Amino acid sequence: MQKYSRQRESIKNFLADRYDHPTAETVYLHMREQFPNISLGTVYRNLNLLTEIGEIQKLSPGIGPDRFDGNPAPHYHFICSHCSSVLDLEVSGLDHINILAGQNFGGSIEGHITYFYGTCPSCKAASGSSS
Amino acid sequence: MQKYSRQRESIKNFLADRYDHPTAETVYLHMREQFPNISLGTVYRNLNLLTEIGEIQKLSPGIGPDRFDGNPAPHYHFICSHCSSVLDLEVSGLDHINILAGQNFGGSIEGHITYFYGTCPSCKAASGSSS
DNA sequence: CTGCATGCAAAAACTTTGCACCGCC
DNA sequence: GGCGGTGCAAAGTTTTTGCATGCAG
Repeated sequence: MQKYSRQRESIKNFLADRYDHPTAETVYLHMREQFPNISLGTVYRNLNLLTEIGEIQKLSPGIGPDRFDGNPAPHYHFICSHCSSVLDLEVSGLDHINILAGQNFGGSIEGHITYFYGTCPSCKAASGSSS
Repeated sequence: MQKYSRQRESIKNFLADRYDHPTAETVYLHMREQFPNISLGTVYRNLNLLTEIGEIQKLSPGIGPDRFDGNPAPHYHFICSHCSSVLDLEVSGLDHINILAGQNFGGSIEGHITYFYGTCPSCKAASGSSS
């Protein structure tokens, strides 16, 4: 089985405290403050491990590197087309879309991943700042 | 503006004829039959260009390399958890989820990308082949 | 001819992995 | 002390890019 490691614990806690879905690189940079000798490889190994055991989530926004979410509970994400920031989105009542999608499909649909995109609150405010 | 190129035309036609959402590597391999000296760089450049002008779509399944869809019309995709194949999925009545998602959101939602996942028809048949 | 497109190759960006050593249990 | 974890570095994978040449308009 798996053993305790201060590095893994710290990575998990770091992610739990952030809501900006950092990349592996960002996690690495912050971990180095606490573990000056930690390696990127260790960060990746732990991020993958934590993802596999369901303690964090890996996001693949399609643009740029993968990001990580310390909140393992199912929820949605928003990607800003302007600044590429990734925000959490609570959307309820979307479970039925699996059924909808399976309507004319021979296989079985077990889930879905959705990324909403558009203009985030900050960029919206910035663009509308006239006068 | 942009100039005609046989390579680009061929890539576009190749994608229009396939429904398996090939990767850049696959496109490259097939293009080489017609253009033995074509380079991967040219394939990538044209795939990106065609994506930008909206003649094809780029898919980022999260697992493995990007894939390309010769059908520029909005539709959904299914990714098999077993064989990783990517299938088209026609799902209607999902436009409202943008509104649903924007309910408690300060920014503006302009669209969404959804990947359904589960077991594809082939893998389902294969796993259920008892008797 | 002018400038976008190509081929080639180098390099960038991101992620994984082999190996020897370290530390949890 | 055995086995998983780590650091380090090399390598793997995927994609982009610089540059000289080629071809469409």
